[in-house]
Amino acid sequence: MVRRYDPERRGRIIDAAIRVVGTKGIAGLSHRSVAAEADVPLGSTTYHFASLDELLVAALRRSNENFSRAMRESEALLAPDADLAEALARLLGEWFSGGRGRLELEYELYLAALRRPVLQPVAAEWTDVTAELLAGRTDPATARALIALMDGICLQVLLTGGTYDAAYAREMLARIIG
Amino acid sequence: MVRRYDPERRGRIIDAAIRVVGTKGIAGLSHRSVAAEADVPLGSTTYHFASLDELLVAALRRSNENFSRAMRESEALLAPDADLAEALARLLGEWFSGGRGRLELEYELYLAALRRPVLQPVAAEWTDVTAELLAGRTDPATARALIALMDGICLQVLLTGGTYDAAYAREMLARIIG
DNA sequence: CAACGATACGTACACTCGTACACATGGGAT
DNA sequence: ATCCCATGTGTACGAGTGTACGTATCGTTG
Repeated sequence: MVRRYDPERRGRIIDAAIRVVGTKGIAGLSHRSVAAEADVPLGSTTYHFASLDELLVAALRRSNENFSRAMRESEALLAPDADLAEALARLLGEWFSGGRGRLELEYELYLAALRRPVLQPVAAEWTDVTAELLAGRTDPATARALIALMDGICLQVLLTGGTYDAAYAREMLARIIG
Repeated sequence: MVRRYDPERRGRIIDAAIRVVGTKGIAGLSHRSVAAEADVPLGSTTYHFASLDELLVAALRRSNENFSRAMRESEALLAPDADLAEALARLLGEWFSGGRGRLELEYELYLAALRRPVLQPVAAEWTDVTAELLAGRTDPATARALIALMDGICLQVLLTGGTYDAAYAREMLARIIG
């Protein structure tokens, strides 16, 4: 362990935590497993993050940033003349085809807020940011309902081990849009 | 520990597991915590349930039974002349007013299927049963979308610490029904 | 250049956990 | 009535965990 004075230490620990959650789930997250994944000594993780909750907050925040960046870059959404329901259904398809593991990881972090109040502001921020992305295309209430339906569809697929049906999603999203 | 030959031992362990998840979350579920809650020795829980996953399967199954019984007994749903969107929105309201803790517990067990493949058949069974309850009122695809939207709305409230808006839910459910 | 504080490192402790196992008990089959 | 085996009970062990703390190292500030 000769790597002293690493200015990006904290960030690398967060990345390692995300990888650990991706492979072993939140249940497998510990100071030691993160330290091993980040290749830093145990004391380093406990120094930067006093509790695992702090580490989870940082991980969810970073995960949200990655996610919303990917969403913003999705050109389908930006085309103002495209069918919104069609675009959102295609976006969901991209999430699923982009490796189910990544989607599971992001949802696991997001859903962790259910039992961890410190994560709830971060989760709320996520829905707000996403709703804002849709703001130009619909009213706020419809935007929130679209997000809720997308969440529900994703979860139904992920929780039951089913497959994603883009045409079905498109149809139901269109009904919300009206 | 004189209580020998308890024919309902297994069932009481499942109930204890549900109570433990309710108070301490799945993270707090262990053979020992369940044994203490059920007032049985450690060896008894490991005898009836070789792994915690087995115990979780039993707990989710029982939780589903309780839930679907409550749903079936909801008279609002059974009235064939009532507005379906209105009835479902009111049902959601009942879930929230019935103590947020119970709703959290049921969702935590349900969402645990995300990372535990053994729970996925049970989760799938749950959505199937619920969809069947709605079968008399709409087509299967619409029923599944209604469930997805209800899940999404519930989660948005639970994950962000927000409050449930019945009118909003009613409006969006009605759009799905068309 | 000196000193201080932030960061890094290694280790030890007390605790909880899953698991295994030996022994006890009594219901039900024969 | 007897025997078998499912069920119940208690204990021990090794592995993993959060936490605490003493020491080491450099960047920065004065």
